[in-house]
Amino acid sequence: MTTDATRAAATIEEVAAAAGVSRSTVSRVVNGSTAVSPSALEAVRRAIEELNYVPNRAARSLASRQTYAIALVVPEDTTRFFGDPFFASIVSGINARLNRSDYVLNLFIASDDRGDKTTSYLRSGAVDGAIIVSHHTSDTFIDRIAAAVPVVYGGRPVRERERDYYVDVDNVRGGRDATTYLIARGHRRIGTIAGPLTMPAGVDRLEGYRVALAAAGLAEDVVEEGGFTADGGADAMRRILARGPHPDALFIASDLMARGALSVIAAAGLRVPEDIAIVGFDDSPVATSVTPQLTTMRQPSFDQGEHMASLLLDLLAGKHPRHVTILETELIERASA
Amino acid sequence: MTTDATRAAATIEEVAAAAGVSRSTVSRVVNGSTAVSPSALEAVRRAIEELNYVPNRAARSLASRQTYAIALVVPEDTTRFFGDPFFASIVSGINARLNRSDYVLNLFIASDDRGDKTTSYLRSGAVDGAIIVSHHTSDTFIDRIAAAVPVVYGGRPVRERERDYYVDVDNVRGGRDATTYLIARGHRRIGTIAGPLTMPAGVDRLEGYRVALAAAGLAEDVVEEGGFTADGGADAMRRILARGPHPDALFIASDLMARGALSVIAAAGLRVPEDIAIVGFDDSPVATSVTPQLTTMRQPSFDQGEHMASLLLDLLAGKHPRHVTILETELIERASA
DNA sequence: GTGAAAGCGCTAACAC
DNA sequence: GTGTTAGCGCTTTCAC
Repeated sequence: MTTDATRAAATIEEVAAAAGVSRSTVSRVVNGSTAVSPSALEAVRRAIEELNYVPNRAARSLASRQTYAIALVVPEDTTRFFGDPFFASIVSGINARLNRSDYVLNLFIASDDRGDKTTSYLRSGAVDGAIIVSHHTSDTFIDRIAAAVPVVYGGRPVRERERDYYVDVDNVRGGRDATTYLIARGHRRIGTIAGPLTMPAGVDRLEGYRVALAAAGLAEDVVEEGGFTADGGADAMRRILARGPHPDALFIASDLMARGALSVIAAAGLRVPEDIAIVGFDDSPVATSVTPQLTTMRQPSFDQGEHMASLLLDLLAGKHPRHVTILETELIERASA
Repeated sequence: MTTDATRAAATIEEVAAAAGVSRSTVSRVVNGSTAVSPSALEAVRRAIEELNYVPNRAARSLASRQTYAIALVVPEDTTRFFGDPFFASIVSGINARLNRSDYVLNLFIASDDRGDKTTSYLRSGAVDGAIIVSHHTSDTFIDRIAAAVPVVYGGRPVRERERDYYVDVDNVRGGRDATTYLIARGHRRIGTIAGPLTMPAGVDRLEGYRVALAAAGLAEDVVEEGGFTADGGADAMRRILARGPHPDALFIASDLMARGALSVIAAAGLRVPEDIAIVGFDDSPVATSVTPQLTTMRQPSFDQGEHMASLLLDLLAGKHPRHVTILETELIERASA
């Protein structure tokens, strides 16, 4: 704490006095109203500069019922949030859009506090709206947030309702295309390491895998859940190898899980793609940092973040945007399959 | 946006009416005052429950001049913030402490918006205090934040002043111990990949390296800057290999940079530790996820986060904590040196 | 173009 | 133990 910190901040009243105008005029200047004479404008600007004036946010939002802040709520623990490049892209995308607006982003890693403090914070009018990504079937506090402020979901909501707004990628199709690629390469015993089945993304990619196999008349091979983490992917891979003859190809529903699986495969003395071919999902930086580099389904996470922010901003501006936006995935061929 | 969202939130006035008491009594209940009769308490609780009442944050903080929010400001770009496990630990530590308090954490990745919007947000009374980590010599907006709210720094501030509060690890000693270890293992041509010299942590670890060499009467070998990122570490390593006979040991000032360097060394057909021994810094999850696993200086980042939060909370509570806390590092022996 | 006045929802004396 | 009152610092009609 600096000694400066104790010096009380200037108020609009003081600025008005210094500029020789009324509160209203200062407010007009601060809020960019055109109905101010050049001389008053100049006087106010100088006073603001001199007094180092910044409008008090609490007072402003109490009066205007706007905060110009939006929340990003991530119901994950800190480790997973930071460990997965997916979130980095999402945040970058959101910020990219917000930088072209007056809104600031507040980040909440919700499961760190069991959701309670975060929930009441959001319900107390601290933000104008919220973006919620990565939510699980068990995250019931989400509904309480959605009852209080406009919400945009990243990914299909767990219990989708008609009035929900969300931006998703076509996960079923992505899972299907990845698996179909493996089939086209001649593989017949194709397993999968799925994401958590408590999350729509996990469920949908698994469904895509099944759709592709069914379409080709192939039987489903091993299915293991990997929790969207590198460690989870490694564990899943160990279980797969432990159960006997391994599949000759694997669709792994995230690059991070693929990285975990890759290390287990290497440790077992098997080669990729010769012994086991692998297609990942994300095309995050992880995909090119492993050996062999991953053939993977690219999902446009940065775009998804930007879209979500745009959608929420439109909502807050009173517009009526489309409820659902689905972005496409794309297969990126590298060395793992 | 759900239809529910348009239903106006209940006010303290409505709760008071429903409970048949005055505003003050409701306020007392909400703020946990003991001076309330059991019957009134019960009535108010029921009314709050029924009306789904959450106090309006703006109104509350306007009246009380407290927000019960603190900011974590990280002047890094999103990629680096998410890519380095160091930040994950810091955030976990801060949250661990905050969960035992009434405060919520607001995260600001400051360089995404050139610092302006963030700065005025923080200066507008939106938070009661701020924790600032990873700041660079070029981050001048920091001073404007520190002039408005109590600030605790993670790491020695760039321009340290007596009144500053901060929690740091003993980086000079850490760099010295790491290098001394290499010397003790018989290495004589010891280089370093340093962190950014615009950051105290980068400067201090480099100084530690120099102190150790001087104490042993050894000449300084190659010094390259790696920017605390994996890519930066890889680039630095390439420059080192390109300049001729390579050193036989390297102190690398972060595990992430070590990971980058390791991949370049492997690609060059050299072995670790036989051809080049390496000591990293952090003991982050990266240290055990690479091959060979890193011998590294452990720094207690989670503790650092917790300490910073405690310090700030004490400050906000009007206590007078010590200005500076220095945490110790510890050498963790693994396979890379 | 400008100012006066009311009020946003709450806390915090202060009286009873 | 409880209610009344006066703000907190701003925006926003509404006159002029």
